[in-house]
Amino acid sequence: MIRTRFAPSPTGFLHVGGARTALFSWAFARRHGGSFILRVEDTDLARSTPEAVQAILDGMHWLGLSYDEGPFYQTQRMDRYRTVIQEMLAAGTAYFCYTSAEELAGLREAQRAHGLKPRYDGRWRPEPGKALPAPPAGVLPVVRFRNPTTGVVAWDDLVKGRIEIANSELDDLVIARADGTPTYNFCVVVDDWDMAISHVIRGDDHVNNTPRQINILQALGARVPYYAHLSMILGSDGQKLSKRHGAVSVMQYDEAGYLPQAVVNYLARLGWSHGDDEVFSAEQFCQWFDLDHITPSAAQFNPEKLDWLNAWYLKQADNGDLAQAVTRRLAARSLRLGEAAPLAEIVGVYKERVANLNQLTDAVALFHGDLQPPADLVHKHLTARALPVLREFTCRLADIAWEAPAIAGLIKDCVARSGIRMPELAMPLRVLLTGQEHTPSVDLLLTLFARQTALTRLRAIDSDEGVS
RNA sequence: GUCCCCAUCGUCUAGAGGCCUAGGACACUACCCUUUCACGGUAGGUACCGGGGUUCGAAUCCCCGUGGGGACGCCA
Repeated sequence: MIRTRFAPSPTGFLHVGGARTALFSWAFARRHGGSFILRVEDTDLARSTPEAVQAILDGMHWLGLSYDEGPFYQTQRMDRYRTVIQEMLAAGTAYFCYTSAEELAGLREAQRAHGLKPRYDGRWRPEPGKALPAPPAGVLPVVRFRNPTTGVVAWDDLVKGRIEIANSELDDLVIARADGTPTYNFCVVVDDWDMAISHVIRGDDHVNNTPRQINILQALGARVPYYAHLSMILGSDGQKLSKRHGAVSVMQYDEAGYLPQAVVNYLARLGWSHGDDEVFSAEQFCQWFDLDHITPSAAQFNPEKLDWLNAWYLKQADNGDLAQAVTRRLAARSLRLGEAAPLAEIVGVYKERVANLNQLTDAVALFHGDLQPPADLVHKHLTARALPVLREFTCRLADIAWEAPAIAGLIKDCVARSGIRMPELAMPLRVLLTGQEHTPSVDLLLTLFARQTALTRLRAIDSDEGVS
């Protein structure tokens, strides 16, 4: 039975790195008909917040990452951790250490000064025939894991291959603080054990924790899971993502007008590949996903490619769905489209030419309310040659069939009769109708307006406003 | 400092000894389409970090450099 987990600590929002880790764990479980478990690692009381928990839940929901078990909270499992620590103390795989934090700091400093790796020196570690100092009065001890001192701990990482680390590189890590609360590496081990996690898929900043966790697992007599360490995602400038450097919440992509399908597709493709396939659904991803095709090297985030994917999904999207999404965004701007404007049609035309939902909303907003075309554009396009043709066109527009072919016919006829070139009529029409030079073809554009609205905007040439 | 990891176009990647005069995608350039701008289509340029091995043959395996990253907490 395949069981994976996503184990964020709720100290901030769900950023792209975490999202991809969650996505891969989720997909692996789905691929194999296993279970995906959400576990909140909130043992750092000072930094964990309910808001952050909610932000992570929101992010996962938006991406469509559903979990089968959980969310479990480590703060609710304290009794279990205490029990295991007592058992380890009794079994001799853990011991009390009375070294103060200040002493430890001094020790590390001295080791660094000598070019050594900072580590605990084992002064309170019980050994056969070794005389331990008397516990100092009034000092609350921490509990340390009695790590093996010889041999190597090794595992076949499903992404990086075999990794071996000498136990001589490891020290006896603290598994319970002086106040009795358990620490991260210990909680992870107990949880992965209790939750029967078969595959630990996580960021490669945990590679260094893995040998410690394996040693504890083995001391506990627990089965060691498979590990797959994913390399990190770098910012678009190649720098590490951090709070002050581009580590944006996935929900900010929602705000920026990205479709979750596009973000999932993009993230899936970042560090994983299936031959030359670039565009695929989450369902397809789950069928294809495997650990064999994960890149071991770090990947740089590429906003242009995300934009391209988003534009692609926008083109595929159902007009009704897009209309709903745009309506919500319009409401957020306190705008409501006039009754006459055919929203689904507008969206259907404009989805071909925008990169995100916000741009689509901008486009739809063009059809709303009063329009004041920019004076420079008016000056540029409403030439003396164009004005009479424009008047004739507007006049005849009132009576013809309100459909693109008829409108196109009228445009061509006006152009032919007047002898001006097509753009000389088309450009001022664009400016008058939308205030912009770049629009869909004018005949199609006109059909996106209610006839009355179009006429009103075109007749503005004969009012003083906006016409030079 | 010590330990660990990584290294193919600008970017994401294909590649598991011959199929590679290295493929795809984003981006870029040119052209086509066009009532403007997009979309779309076609074409093009750009990469195996360096040096040693192993082998008939290496982008692929090994070693050494170099460069980048990570870890070394009573944080997670």
